[in-house]
Amino acid sequence: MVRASLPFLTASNPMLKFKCLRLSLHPHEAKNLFFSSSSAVAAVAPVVIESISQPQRIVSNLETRVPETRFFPISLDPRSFVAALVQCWNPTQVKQVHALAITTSMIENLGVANKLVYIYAQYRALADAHALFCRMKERDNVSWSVMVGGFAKIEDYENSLRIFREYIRSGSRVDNYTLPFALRVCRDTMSVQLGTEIHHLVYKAGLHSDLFVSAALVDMYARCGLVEDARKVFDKMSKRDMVSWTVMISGYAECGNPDESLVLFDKMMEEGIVPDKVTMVTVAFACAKLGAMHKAKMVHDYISRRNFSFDVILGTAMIDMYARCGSMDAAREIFDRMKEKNVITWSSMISAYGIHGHGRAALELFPQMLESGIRPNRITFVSILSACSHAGLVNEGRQFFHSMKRDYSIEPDLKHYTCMVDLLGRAGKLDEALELSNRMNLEKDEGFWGALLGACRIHGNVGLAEKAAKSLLELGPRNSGYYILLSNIYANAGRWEDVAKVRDLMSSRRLKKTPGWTWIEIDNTAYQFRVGDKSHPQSKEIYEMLKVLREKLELAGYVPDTNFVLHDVDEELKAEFLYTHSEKLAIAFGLIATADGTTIRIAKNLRVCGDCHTFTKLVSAIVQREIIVRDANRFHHFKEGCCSCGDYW
DNA sequence: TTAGGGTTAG
Repeated sequence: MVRASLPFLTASNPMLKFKCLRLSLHPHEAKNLFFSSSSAVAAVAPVVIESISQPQRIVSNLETRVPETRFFPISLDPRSFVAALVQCWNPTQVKQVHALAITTSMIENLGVANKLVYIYAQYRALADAHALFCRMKERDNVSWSVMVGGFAKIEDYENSLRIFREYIRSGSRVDNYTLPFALRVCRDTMSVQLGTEIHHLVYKAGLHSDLFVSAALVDMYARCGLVEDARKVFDKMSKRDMVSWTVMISGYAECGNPDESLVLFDKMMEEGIVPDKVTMVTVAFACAKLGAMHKAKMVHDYISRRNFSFDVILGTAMIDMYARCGSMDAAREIFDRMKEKNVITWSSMISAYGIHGHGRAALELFPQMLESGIRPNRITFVSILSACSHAGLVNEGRQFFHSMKRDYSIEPDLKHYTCMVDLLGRAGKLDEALELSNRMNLEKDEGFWGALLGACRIHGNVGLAEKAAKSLLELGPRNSGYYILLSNIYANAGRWEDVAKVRDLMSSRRLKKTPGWTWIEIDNTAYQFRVGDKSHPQSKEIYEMLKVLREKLELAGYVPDTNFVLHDVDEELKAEFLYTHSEKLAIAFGLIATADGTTIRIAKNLRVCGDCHTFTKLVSAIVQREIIVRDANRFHHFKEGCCSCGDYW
């Protein structure tokens, strides 16, 4: 058997190296054959690629320039080359094996060539992978899969799909490897149309019962926002493994239906599928979205029972979960217990303090993060700035904003400017917010104008509000929330005619106010209330409790703030309407259903209304309960008549 | 010789 090895072995005997290529070697000689891993090789590497068609020249180049060596025998058979590729430490070594494969014609072996393409793709060297792919005389599904997946890996979706289309056109038979790769690209590029076409291919090829293919289909539909289609595929699967389940659970959580995620998780357990860590991360994410404290604790218990370690991803997901379920203590405990923390972990913890209004605690973490050797990224600064905003820490916010670029070379983007406008705007510094806005050279989005409009609402600046609303209604004409916000601002200013105009505009565009709902968990059961809801079996008691509260509150001087009612009805009816807001119903139910002194936790899908905010403050004093409210923006901790948000929200 | 699901923002 002819055995060959790398032509560039030691600096001491160039002739010997050259011979190694063609001579059969004895075992004792083979052990002296080496790979080089020195930096000198890196300088040679481009020569290898440029000279692919002239192997002799490569050899001579390498021989004269490579000084040191690493063991590596290669014999002239495909398996040996593949084994060598697997053991390469860096792209330079891969290129050396590549050069050797060319000089020995081993490159003509499909397995060797495929492996090379794959390894280049692993190193994200897609130009090299593609150059080789183009030269290959023969290709199989592996070659195509690796190229499609390789381009997808470096997020070059255009090329990835181009190769996939070429593959389909080449008439090759699709298989259970190529399709999932392509479906993933559809998912990442939101190409539902192509995804649907591939779905047809799946049927044609009879691959619909393949676990990888169907999981990829479910994932594709769910991430493209077609969760119902995802569910159809999911329901049709004859058997499902943990990954498909996980994909479906995550799909629901992602598309704003975390409730269904948790239902599916229970179903998965019933069917005897054992979830792993990744599933639990997804479930924790769903709990976070939902704010389901009871479920959160169950998830935590399960993770402890299974002895899953809090690695950086699971730990971070749990921090977020507890924080969004309203328990900063539990979130912090996990944070402190985590051995490995990355920038996401720190940012999550900072953001958690932020949404709870603990601005100082959030800022204290920043220097600690630096000390532990973690550099902040742009999201860390969004977390920091929004924490300042929620807590009214104007000076601190300004300082962080300026230090971003100066100390960390992070150019503020629109999100950071939005936080600043929010921070300055809430604090009543609308002029400064506007000045910053004018200085900014970025295209403004809905979030930006929304922050400005929100600030106008707090400070009753109707003129600026109209400007912001104009832009908002252009950017998001279907978002009823903006109309409501503007109409509230007009209502606060007593401009009823304008209120009516906004309302007419809404109805002419056939927009309806997003229905508000409030959710409360009692004894492991979730109850949901809408405005004026009477569907609860204890409805009678709930309304009686509200009546009692109302009498007590009015004695304490509370006057319903009817500006928050959009309907054009008289004051008394407005007050009646306010009293049946979903927040109030949920709180009344919470008071009935739990023992004295128990903390009440509720979650609302929209932002808490001003009247409900005042109401809740007073109730917390009268009944001596802590009431924790999660709204669409942040947490409010009501205690003894005050709210942690300091009435900025 | 090729493969899947997971964490941070308002």
